[in-house]
Amino acid sequence: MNDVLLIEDDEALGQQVTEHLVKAGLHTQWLKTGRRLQIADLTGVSLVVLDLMLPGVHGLDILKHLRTHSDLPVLVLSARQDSSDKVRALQLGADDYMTKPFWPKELVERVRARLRRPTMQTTDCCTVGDLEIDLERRTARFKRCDLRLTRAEFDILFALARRAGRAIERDWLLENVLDPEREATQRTLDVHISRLRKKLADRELIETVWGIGYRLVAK
Amino acid sequence: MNDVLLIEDDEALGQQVTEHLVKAGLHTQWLKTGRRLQIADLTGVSLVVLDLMLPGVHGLDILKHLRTHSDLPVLVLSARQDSSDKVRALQLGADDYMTKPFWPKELVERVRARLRRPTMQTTDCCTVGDLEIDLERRTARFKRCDLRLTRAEFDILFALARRAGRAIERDWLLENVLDPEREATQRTLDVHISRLRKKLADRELIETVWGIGYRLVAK
DNA sequence: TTTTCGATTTAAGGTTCTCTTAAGGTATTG
DNA sequence: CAATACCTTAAGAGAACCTTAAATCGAAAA
Repeated sequence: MNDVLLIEDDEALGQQVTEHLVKAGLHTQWLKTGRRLQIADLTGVSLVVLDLMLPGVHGLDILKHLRTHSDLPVLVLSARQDSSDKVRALQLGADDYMTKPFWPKELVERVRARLRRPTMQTTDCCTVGDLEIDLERRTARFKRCDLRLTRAEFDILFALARRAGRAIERDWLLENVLDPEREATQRTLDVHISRLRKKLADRELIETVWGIGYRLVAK
Repeated sequence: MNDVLLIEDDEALGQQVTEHLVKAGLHTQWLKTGRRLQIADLTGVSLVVLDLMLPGVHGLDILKHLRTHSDLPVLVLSARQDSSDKVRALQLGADDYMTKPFWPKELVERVRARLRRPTMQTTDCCTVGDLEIDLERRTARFKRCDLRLTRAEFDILFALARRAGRAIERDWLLENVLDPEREATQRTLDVHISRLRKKLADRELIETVWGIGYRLVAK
């Protein structure tokens, strides 16, 4: 019970993730390839962490296989480049999604969060005051009004909302929410925030924390 | 027990850091290269301070090695330029990260903090009498009233509150709380304290300890 | 492939807020 | 009291941030 099955072909990453999960008190099985995954292997498993690996289709096949033969929650890892992968993974019923590189601690946190909630609860959404965000559908509403957000805008808003009330550092957003490869500048973030505020039609919701970053006010 | 292992190739820096650590009462071993690091060397060590050195991968390899063979807390030092190093270091499981140049005192303080707490658990909130500070939210309240503090003001108040009742040296505040790059003067600190007192609407809360510094009274 | 369109980033100029300095004042000590 | 340490205020410099528009990039359509 409460076992985690990790499907990861990268030796180093697998080791690392396993260690963190174990340290967090989670029994962990590590499968270095999902190709021969038997459904029998899933006995006792409560959650699957699946690396999509290469842009190839292997990972997605495994996901499909898992979905058709079980309703275990699946957390998908993937390289950042392919946002299409993300979309497809979510379509196929992945419960959560993380892009590499990521902080193992965050992975653990998400795994835990997923295990905590009574299984088969697929919507990862987040409601703060008048703001409702659904990660899976990638939709956001504010004051009962649908927002049309771009990818970056959505991700930023979600990051702020998930930790509503807390000040989120600019650098953290730049490194984790915006594409780290591109090394976007502070100005880029300014612009996204600016547009978010405009679309929200509310200058107060996202507060500037001078010298630190931003905070989504939680009422 | 409570030994610190320092892995640092720079002669001068190593000397300096060692001195500070020893002066702080911490047994310290200094390894000038991590290349031949044996896991046996880690007996008795409670924390590792690791310099990533050049942009090369050596440091990260050592970190990986440490991570796979132990779960000692690792504090990583690195040159400021590479934010990518930071990401990778944290990915590999570093517990803390400092960029050069840094104040040895701060290093010592962080080492201590890390040694003190058995697990990775940061104390983010701090309540002293009528004063409530939340580091994560970066909010402060006094007598149930929100305070609008600037960054420096907040950091100073938090530093005082965290060690409420004890006298905190002016120099310590200057070196550790205010931006070390700027090398602010005593007058600057005066002004911050002055404004804090005004915003608190309480001249008593922050006491002046003549010739030493300040103390936040704990009732 | 080329075109098109929307998303994202860059650039530039403007705005707001913070930090520091300076200067004159007050408290404390010997 | 003289000397030192500290307080307060105001103002300028500079940092951090915002906004708009234009350029660039990338994915899908033609």
